[in-house]
Amino acid sequence: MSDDAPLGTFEEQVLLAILRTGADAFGMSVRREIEEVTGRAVAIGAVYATLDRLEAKRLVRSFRSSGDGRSRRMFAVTRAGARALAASRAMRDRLWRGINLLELGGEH
Amino acid sequence: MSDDAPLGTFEEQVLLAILRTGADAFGMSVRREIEEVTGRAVAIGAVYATLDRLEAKRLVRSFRSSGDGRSRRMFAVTRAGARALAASRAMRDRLWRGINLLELGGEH
DNA sequence: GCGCCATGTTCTACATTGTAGAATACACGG
DNA sequence: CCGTGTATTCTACAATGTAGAACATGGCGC
Repeated sequence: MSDDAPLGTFEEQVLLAILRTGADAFGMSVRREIEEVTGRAVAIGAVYATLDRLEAKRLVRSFRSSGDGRSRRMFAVTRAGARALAASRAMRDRLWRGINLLELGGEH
Repeated sequence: MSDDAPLGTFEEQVLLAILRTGADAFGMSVRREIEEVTGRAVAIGAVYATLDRLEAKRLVRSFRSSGDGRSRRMFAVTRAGARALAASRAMRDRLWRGINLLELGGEH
């Protein structure tokens, strides 16, 4: 379990959405954020399933919000999560280096 | 099948590896390329399975090489494939915009 | 020519990730 | 208290990712 496995596409989106919403990230807000930025509809089940898996891998951690009203399950990205994001980005940058998509010549 | 589904992590890597190796892309060379750039071992079955799926979605096309020696199954990225790559990149850039990983404060 | 080796591809089976939506919980306004 | 909007959990399944064995084929030494 020496988790060097690259992040999945959706895992990365969820991690980034948590960071984008700052200290107030919970299931529904993560969903909203991803939908706004990507323009795609996101099933709420997909979000929680991914959040659970990320927590199992210790890339996020969750806790109950204390606030006056109804308590929510809040999420934060861990250091390991931030590291995984950085690694995932670095690897992709390396793969993209030197690629020029304007070479889509005759390929139908 | 209005395929607006984002590319998977490995699908993107395979597509980029084909572009990187230019006109000479075939299964083994794609594997080699990915291993060199990412530093991770790649199972050959994973490459072909992904290549087959990308072909089914018309993001790559394949053909038998003619050459003197043994014939190979060559691959090329289609226009739709290049478009998918560009879209995938644009979406990720939008998600990353404004993120600063140096904010990994006290989160254990 | 034959057998062996290196290279390349296909196949089978399974693990992980991604998706969908129903079921459930719960505070609040009326 | 009952409906409503928000939030979470659960169940089931589809798509993607992984692993490695099996199979094919051409080059080469002998």
